[in-house]
Amino acid sequence: MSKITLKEISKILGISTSTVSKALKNYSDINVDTKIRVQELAKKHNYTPNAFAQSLRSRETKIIGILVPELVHHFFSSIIDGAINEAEKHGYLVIVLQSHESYEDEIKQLKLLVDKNIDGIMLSLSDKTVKYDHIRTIINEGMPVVLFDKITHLIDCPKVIIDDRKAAFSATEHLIKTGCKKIAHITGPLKPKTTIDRFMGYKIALETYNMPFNKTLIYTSENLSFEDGYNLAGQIMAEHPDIDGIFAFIDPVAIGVLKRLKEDKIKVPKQVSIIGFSNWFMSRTTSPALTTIDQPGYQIGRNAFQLLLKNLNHKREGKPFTSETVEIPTSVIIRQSTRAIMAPVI
Amino acid sequence: MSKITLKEISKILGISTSTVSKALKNYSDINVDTKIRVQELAKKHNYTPNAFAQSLRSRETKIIGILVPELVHHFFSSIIDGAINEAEKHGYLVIVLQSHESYEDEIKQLKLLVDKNIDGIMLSLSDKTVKYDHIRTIINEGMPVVLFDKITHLIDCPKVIIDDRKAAFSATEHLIKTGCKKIAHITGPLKPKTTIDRFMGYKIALETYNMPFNKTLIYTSENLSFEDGYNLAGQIMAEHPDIDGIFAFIDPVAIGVLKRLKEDKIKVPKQVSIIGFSNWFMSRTTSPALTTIDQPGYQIGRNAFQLLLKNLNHKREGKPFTSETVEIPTSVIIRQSTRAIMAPVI
DNA sequence: ATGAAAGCGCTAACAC
DNA sequence: GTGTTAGCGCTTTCAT
Repeated sequence: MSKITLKEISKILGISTSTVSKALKNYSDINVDTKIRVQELAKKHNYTPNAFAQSLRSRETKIIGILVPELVHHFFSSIIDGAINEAEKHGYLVIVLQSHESYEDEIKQLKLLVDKNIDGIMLSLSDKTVKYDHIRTIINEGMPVVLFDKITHLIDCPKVIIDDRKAAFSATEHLIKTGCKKIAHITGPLKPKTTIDRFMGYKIALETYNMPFNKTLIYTSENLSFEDGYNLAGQIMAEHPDIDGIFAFIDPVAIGVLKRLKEDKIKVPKQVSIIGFSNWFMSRTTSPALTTIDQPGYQIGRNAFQLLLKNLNHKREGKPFTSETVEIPTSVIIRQSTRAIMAPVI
Repeated sequence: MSKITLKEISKILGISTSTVSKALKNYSDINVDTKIRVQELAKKHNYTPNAFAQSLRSRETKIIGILVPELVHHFFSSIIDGAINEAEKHGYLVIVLQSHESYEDEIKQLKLLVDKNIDGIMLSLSDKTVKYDHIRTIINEGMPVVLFDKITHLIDCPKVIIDDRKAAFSATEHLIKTGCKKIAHITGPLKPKTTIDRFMGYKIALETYNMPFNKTLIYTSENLSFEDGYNLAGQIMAEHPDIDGIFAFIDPVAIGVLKRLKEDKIKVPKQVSIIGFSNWFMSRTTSPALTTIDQPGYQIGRNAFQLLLKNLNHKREGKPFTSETVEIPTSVIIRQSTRAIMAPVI
């Protein structure tokens, strides 16, 4: 019981395929009776148009691709969630691909998508990517592309970002406002823009509040892992026993820190406050629950698709692509790993 | 600079499209010189075949769909990770869709996939799904389908599962072997097979070790959330202060329990041992780290794709579908929320 | 060794 | 109102 085609319907009804096609689309120049007969028969046989044939003509697949560094990651899977749901509302399906933080894979995966003639691409750059010609080429060939989260301003296209610098500023500011005097920062791998932005946010916050910046208070986590946080916490407290605040690049690192401090009987937040970044699911399950920065992944995905859709439509209408940048606001999620904000002295 | 077509190449070279097509595919009956000329020109112009046209002829998209209840979930995103990577190896792309645990959505999403003429479907049932005709219909119409994790034996197709009963047995057994005498079980929503299987595993383990089964030790978490675990832990300890072991349906619930017991100054594992299920990322970050059951999501995804591929090939060759069931072994991940196994008394 | 032609299913311009 | 026809790009059979 394979699918019925337009041709078969037309044969059964003794009319032409074009009439059937038009009848199904409710064209105004088709006799109402004919329309009804066609539509009823189509329904009866569960007619659905052949997507290949439609695509071959329309040059559209109603499929888009999304390429992220890693799928198994709360932040990215939230983004994909948002993108898929928004896409579905507009009749688009989403192919998901991963670059595994590899430049070569990024190129390879993009090629797969382009070759499949999908309608557009949502992309978060791998940390290794420092050249962008592979992406520019795709855009120049007419493929709508939207960058999100891991972006570069060196590509001219729509972008959805959070302001890492601003967010890191807020995180550091929160530590300062809750009374921390000596704050360490655990940063990430050198290259990516996010690393630099978060570091800058930390630094600027210190400056803004007239606190000394001390290079030895910067620690680097290469893997951004729970284990890294655990180990670095030991090192930090050994080298700077008077630390009273730690701003970690990302939640798992912060949670590693938390665990180590607890094991070393260092009170959190009484002696040392900890703030993370990303609001991973688990951050609210720790004891004490982790204060962190919320990066609304779902919204990023949603917005990124909306920008893509705009250009999908522009392309259809022959208009040039837009290249606006949307910033999604972050917020400090205050939990128990930092102290209460002190009432200002009046 | 849009894409070059076979026809254009043939025109440039003054030969026919069929020759070009064959030359590109290295057919043996094409003159070597011609082949070289064609292949070089194709390379020069970056020729890639039009996927629609190919699909229209071959009836294949080289795209499969995967439908899961929720994407933002460590277990399911691991499965998808495995599926995507395995699919890519074999030249397939993967469309990801979610049913959000809704029967209606499951039907709707499956229809989207079928209408797109994708080659096959990997499916994990929603908890609400209790009728299976929508899936049987799809299979009967010739679509290769593989079920994984949330499955039913009432559908005849390949399946990849873990044995929840066996796993739950091991979990309970581990508690027993580490000296627990009165073990509570936090179960999940009533209907799904996994709930029943894990409950049965718990019950059978008690029987096997000659421990009394007590109905009042069964607690239900409707949302399987961290908060549920937190609240139920309070209730459990109030109603049964002499409990010394808790087997929770899933890690977040177990972690909620952990947090509550800690707040109530109940020592884990000294007074109460806790074992979770699923080995979520965060379970190794708690203090004490959570003992749990590892469900290897990546492998499930991989295996499910492999089974699908088998039937994709069977379909192409006109052979009937297979319907084997593959069981992926689970294991107890021993951490600090349960006591050390006691040496047997000799 | 090469090419002509048909056809996959659908759409739309154009004719009647 | 309805039908004819051409064509989207590719593959494959069958002639030559």
